[in-house]
Amino acid sequence: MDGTLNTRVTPQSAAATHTADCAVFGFSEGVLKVLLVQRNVEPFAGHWVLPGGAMGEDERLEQTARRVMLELVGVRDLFLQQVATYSEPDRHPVRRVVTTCYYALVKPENHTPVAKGYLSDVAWHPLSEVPPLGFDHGRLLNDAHQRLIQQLRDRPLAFDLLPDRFTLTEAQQLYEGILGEALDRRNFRRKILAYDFLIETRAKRAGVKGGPVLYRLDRAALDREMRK
Amino acid sequence: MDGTLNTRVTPQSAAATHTADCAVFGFSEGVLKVLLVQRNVEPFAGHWVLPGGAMGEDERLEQTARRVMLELVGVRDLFLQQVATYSEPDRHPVRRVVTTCYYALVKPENHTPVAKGYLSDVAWHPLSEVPPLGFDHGRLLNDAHQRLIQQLRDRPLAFDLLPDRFTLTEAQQLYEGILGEALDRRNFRRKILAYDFLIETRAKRAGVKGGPVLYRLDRAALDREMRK
DNA sequence: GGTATTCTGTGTATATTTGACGCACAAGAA
DNA sequence: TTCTTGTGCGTCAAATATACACAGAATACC
Repeated sequence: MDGTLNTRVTPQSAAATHTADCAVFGFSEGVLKVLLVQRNVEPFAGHWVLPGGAMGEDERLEQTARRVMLELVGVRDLFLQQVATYSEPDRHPVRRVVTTCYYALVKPENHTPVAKGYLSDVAWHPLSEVPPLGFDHGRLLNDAHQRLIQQLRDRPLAFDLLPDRFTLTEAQQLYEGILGEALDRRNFRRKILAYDFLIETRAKRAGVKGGPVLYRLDRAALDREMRK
Repeated sequence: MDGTLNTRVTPQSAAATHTADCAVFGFSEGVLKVLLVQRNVEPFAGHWVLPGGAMGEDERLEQTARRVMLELVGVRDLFLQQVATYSEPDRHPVRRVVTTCYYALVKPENHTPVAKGYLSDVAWHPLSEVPPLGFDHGRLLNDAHQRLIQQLRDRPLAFDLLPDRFTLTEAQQLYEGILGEALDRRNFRRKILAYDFLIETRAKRAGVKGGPVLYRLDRAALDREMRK
């Protein structure tokens, strides 16, 4: 309980550093991807990990996550959800670091990640081809993915990953990429259109004459749906 | 990201104290209750709050939660689930304290909470009559309750709250208490018995001759069910 | 002691949701 | 032209959730 650090209940209140790590999901070329960064400092130099950074003096962890995403990889405006907090004393090989994991959804085409600071590289990795990660980030990523799946089953929150105009097939590929299972095309179409936040667009893709119908999002209607 | 506290990405890495707070739920007299403690030190002296304490040097937060529950209120063996982490810089009026909230399920009849340390009182409060809480614990409690509801809808995890022998009516009251809505007796009965982890007991309540059928839990079967 | 009331215990019919699946049409490739 | 790919629509069956009525047992009441 807060404010009682001076009682015998508390052995030695550990002043651990607190960081925020992000599993940033994006969708392009029909595949679900995660944004990973490669460290160029020890520990785990050369390893890929989730982007993250330490909480500042007057920051909430969520702000930390947003700041780091912006400063480190140039990504702004993300949909952020807290996943969990990890506090194993030995999860960091050098000092005590507690981390809170978030997952984020972004449109990859809106951002060009750039490696700065202690990073030697930043890249999108298909979720199916993620290399072994440093620290316990493999676990974080897995938990974040699971949470995303769970929340996606409840609410249609994945549309932040799609471009402004998209086909239903693309939306379905996205869902399949996240859930990791094949969906029936007709059922998916019925279910998604049952919501009323998709607006049919008269425009077609590129210069092509025919082709599938493009939809765009009625953001207000989606938000209404999400609040339910 | 961990281990990089010395780069410009990190403004001033704040060494906030980290605590674990618990929303401990119990069920007795047909009512869902929360275990609250009353503080006798500032800040919020005289206020009711969730029991909690600061993370120790070599502790995971979950261990902290267990230790505090044992030391402070004499409750052991709880079913613990992490809810979320709260890091608003001003959520504690005196110093920076980040807290991770857990919810716990216990059988009240197995424990007699005792106020120790900086506490002047410990008591079970019906969830419907919770006083205004100190800090932001009202929010924590609410979030914990919501998480419990959400998880209960997925898995039958509430049986940790029931005594060894119980009637289906009691189980239903428990569910209704948690979910906050009335359930149809026949449908509830059917759904619960569809699982195979309830064992009908020949014994009846107390010295009474007749009365409703008592059930006990097949823990192994329940665990099997929970893993699904 | 008798009657009223409350609680337990059971089955069935209906509406809703979900999942599987067949077929027609249009465009681009072979 | 034919074949392949992808769109768009409707049906059917299964599973699930919801609504609902009544008899026997125990208890409370008179």
